[in-house]
Amino acid sequence: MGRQPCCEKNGLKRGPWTIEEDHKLMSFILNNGIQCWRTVPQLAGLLRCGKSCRLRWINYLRPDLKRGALTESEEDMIINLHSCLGNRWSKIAAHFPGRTDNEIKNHWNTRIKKKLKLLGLDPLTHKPLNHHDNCKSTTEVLNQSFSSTDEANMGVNLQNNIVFNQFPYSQGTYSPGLGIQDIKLVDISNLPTSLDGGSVNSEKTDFGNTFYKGNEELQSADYLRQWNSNPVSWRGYNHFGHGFLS
DNA sequence: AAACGTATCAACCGCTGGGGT
DNA sequence: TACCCCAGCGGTTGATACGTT
Repeated sequence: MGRQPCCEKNGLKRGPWTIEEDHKLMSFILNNGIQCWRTVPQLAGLLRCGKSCRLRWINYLRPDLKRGALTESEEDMIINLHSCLGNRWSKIAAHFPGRTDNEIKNHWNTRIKKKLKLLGLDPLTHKPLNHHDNCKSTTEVLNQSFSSTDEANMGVNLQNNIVFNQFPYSQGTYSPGLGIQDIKLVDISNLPTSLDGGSVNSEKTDFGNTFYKGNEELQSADYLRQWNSNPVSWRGYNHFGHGFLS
């Protein structure tokens, strides 16, 4: 006898969740808590498997989720943690209250990896790449021309000569036409980290857990109750469109 | 304006480890 | 000890948004 499947595949819905489904799941969990994910869809009246419900809750519906883009300081911290922990996303996410492992994993794969490569660093080892690896050396990186997207990823700006030091592994200046100059790689073992309060300078763009209903900011003690009766909106959160944002 | 390419991220899949029996 | 069930994890996929030509 083989293992019982987590759910019957036939007749179950897959793909993006609707507002109605979200509301059903949210209401059910807030009223009943979570005992067994396998039973949640049936009890909540959802045509989803328990696994899908669990994922939706953890990655999207949990009221303590932090909304908005990851800040520079969070990104720095991810890089530092990744150099110690590797791809253990859940361990890394544990250092970021309100952030999910999925979110951090996606951010790493789509942005940080590129950023490291552009600066001639191996995203796996966090060490400078060399010719034997068929990758750009630091010198090649310095001499290449950058697109605006590259520059955005690296924290530099085409219009101005700026010092870029947000990025913890390298420091230098960038000038239009001249490229990056005076770059130096920073020994990460000696870097102050976000963990010990010595983070690099960064803009604090933090949407945090601020909830709105109309123009009224809700206190944290109220938002679960408010959601249950009428979904509230998060600042900076527009996935559901205007219809959802009351 | 249309076509195409690229980036993003929500959601899925398969595997693993822990707890219960 | 062996087996089963489940939650959790990390890798991958695919739909969509966005940018470029």
